[in-house]
Amino acid sequence: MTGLNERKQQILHAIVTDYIQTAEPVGSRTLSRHYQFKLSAATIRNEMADLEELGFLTQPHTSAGRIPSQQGYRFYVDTLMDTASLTQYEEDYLTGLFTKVQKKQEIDQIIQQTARALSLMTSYTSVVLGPQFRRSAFKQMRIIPFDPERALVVLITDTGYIRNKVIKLPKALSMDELNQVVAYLNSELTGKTIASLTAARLRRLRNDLYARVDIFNHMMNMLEECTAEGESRVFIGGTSNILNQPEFKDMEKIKHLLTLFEQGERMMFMLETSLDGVSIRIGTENNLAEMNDCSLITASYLLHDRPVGTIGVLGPTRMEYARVITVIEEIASRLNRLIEAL
Amino acid sequence: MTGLNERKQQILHAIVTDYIQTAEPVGSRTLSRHYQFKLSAATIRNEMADLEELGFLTQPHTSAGRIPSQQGYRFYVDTLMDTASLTQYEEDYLTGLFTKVQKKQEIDQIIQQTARALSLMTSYTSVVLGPQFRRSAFKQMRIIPFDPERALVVLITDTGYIRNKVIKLPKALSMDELNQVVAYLNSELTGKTIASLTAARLRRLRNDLYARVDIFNHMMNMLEECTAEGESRVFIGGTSNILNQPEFKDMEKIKHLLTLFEQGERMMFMLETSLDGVSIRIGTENNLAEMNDCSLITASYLLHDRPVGTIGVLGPTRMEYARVITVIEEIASRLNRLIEAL
DNA sequence: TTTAGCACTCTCTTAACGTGAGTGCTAAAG
DNA sequence: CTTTAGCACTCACGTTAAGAGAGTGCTAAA
Repeated sequence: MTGLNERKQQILHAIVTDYIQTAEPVGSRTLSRHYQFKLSAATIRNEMADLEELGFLTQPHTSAGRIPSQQGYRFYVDTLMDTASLTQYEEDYLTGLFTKVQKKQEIDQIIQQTARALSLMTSYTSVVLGPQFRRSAFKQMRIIPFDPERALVVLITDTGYIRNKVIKLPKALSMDELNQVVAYLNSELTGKTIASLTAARLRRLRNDLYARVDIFNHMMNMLEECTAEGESRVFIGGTSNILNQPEFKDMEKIKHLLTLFEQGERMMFMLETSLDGVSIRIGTENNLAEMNDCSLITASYLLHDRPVGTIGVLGPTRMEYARVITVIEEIASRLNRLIEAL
Repeated sequence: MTGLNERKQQILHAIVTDYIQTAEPVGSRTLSRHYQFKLSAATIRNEMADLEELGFLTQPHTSAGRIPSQQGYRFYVDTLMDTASLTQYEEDYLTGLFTKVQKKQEIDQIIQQTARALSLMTSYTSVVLGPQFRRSAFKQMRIIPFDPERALVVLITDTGYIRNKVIKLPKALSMDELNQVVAYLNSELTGKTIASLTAARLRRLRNDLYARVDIFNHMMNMLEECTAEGESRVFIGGTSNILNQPEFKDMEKIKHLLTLFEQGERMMFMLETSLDGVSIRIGTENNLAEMNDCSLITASYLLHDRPVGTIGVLGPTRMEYARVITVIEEIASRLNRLIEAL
């Protein structure tokens, strides 16, 4: 039913790319002059009227040019858009960045640098979701007493994510017993993802360790805390970039967006639902009122073929889709390689 | 020389408080009506002219009311301001928050929650500097091998700050040797602050461990990384609050501020230079062009009488100084108690 | 089916004009 | 000498009006 003939598609393509560049409604004149259709403005006008009726274009007001509608953008990214490529300089920049970042093996820093690079290269706002603890697999647990009453529990996941928690030690617990508990937990949990720590399994563990229930409780608290959604590991970069977009000259919109950025849980939700590969969500497809004028392009990064986190770019619906997609694909793949090597 | 007579001080006080509330230039009429001076508008006008000449007031334009100058605010906070106090509700809110936050002993989370509370209670933007690694004292170091080639080095400071780093293990190193190295480092370093790890002392350590120079290098790298300024542990909350201030209706200013917020190093610099107690820096006193219209109120929080971090509130120069100061003092003292108990 | 022409629409910019709040000055009153 | 009343003056702000410009839809000719 979206049977747009060749010419309509060309015109739509021209309108979208022109509007993405200029942020101005594009009229028939500009179109017939700047793009080499062998058509007059009048003909294009007719086609544009058709495209509007079909829902691909909108008119801000009666006597202005047309701008793409959400549906228009959707059609553009689905079938019209041609792929962009990085300049040599950009490639080099990324190689430099990633070799530098590789040295400081802290996963948080890597993620944060990635966010920075994303916003720097795209001039939009970047949104990055760190490795999700829940999707990571348990690798090892260690306990380090550091004074008579307390000990540090260290949890290492296969995503290079390390989590500590200080716990109070019950008095009547010898070092040996403690180590036994830890050893047991290690043997039981290694390789399991955090998400798979269902209540049932936790109960079973609790049973096995009934003799040491007190210490176990402390450890479990830590695990449960990690399992809980709470952990909002969202990094945002280039916030100020949104202010450069003419569509955000309106204070209110900006305020809404900034407020959204501060709500870790909602950001998580927004990023989490994205599937593998590159996902493009335009305007209302984001299911968030604040994002109705925004598009979000995301890619998840993997560890052992398991998606553990997401990187994304957030801009106005009038976004340089082609360019952003190649940037994000490139960065995601580099990030994948880097994480896999950790 | 700032010999402002009683009446001038009263008038200045009235102008500052009024302007803080309304954000509108305040004229002689409003003053004589709303505040019970037994003076006519004309008299007040004369005094205002004097105050302007003395540098405490400014006129946005010839025929508008007066607004406090930077010097005016300074005089206000130094000698005029009366102290505010928290409502019962606010007290309760804080008690609730801090008992809740105490449970999750992760220092980062505590800090972040503190920032949130600050911005929530003041309606300004909060800026919090986490415990500075450099100012912390070494408590214990542990090493945890977690696969044949790699180990995790854990560093615990007395500020409750825990830092991990994965290092590669040299092949020819037995577990025993490793533990010896760690034991030696522990005995040498416990109690010392990170900042005191001078190059000389590091060299001496290196000497003592000459036989195990390879592993030592790895550990030292970690330490040096921590010593380096790099660690930008700045948390910002309530960014969107600045948009509510009428003085920031100008896009450019906001952009500058947001950009500043993203520059961790500069934020650190801004917060770090503050001394003990509550510090108030008004406008250009911040030594940052972006902050010329802003005031920053900070307090440092202590551990064992040593200042290790800073909490602050950032708003327009037209800030509710009295209120913010009491809020920040209250929160800082609670934070102190909490950290001391860690 | 395409194109040229034309009247029409609507926004945006600029200028002009009151309006109102507030000032500074002067002269009278305390 | 200080305070007050009166008055002319200034300047931002909001409203209105006019004009320019870009673009459209429609009609009629190619």
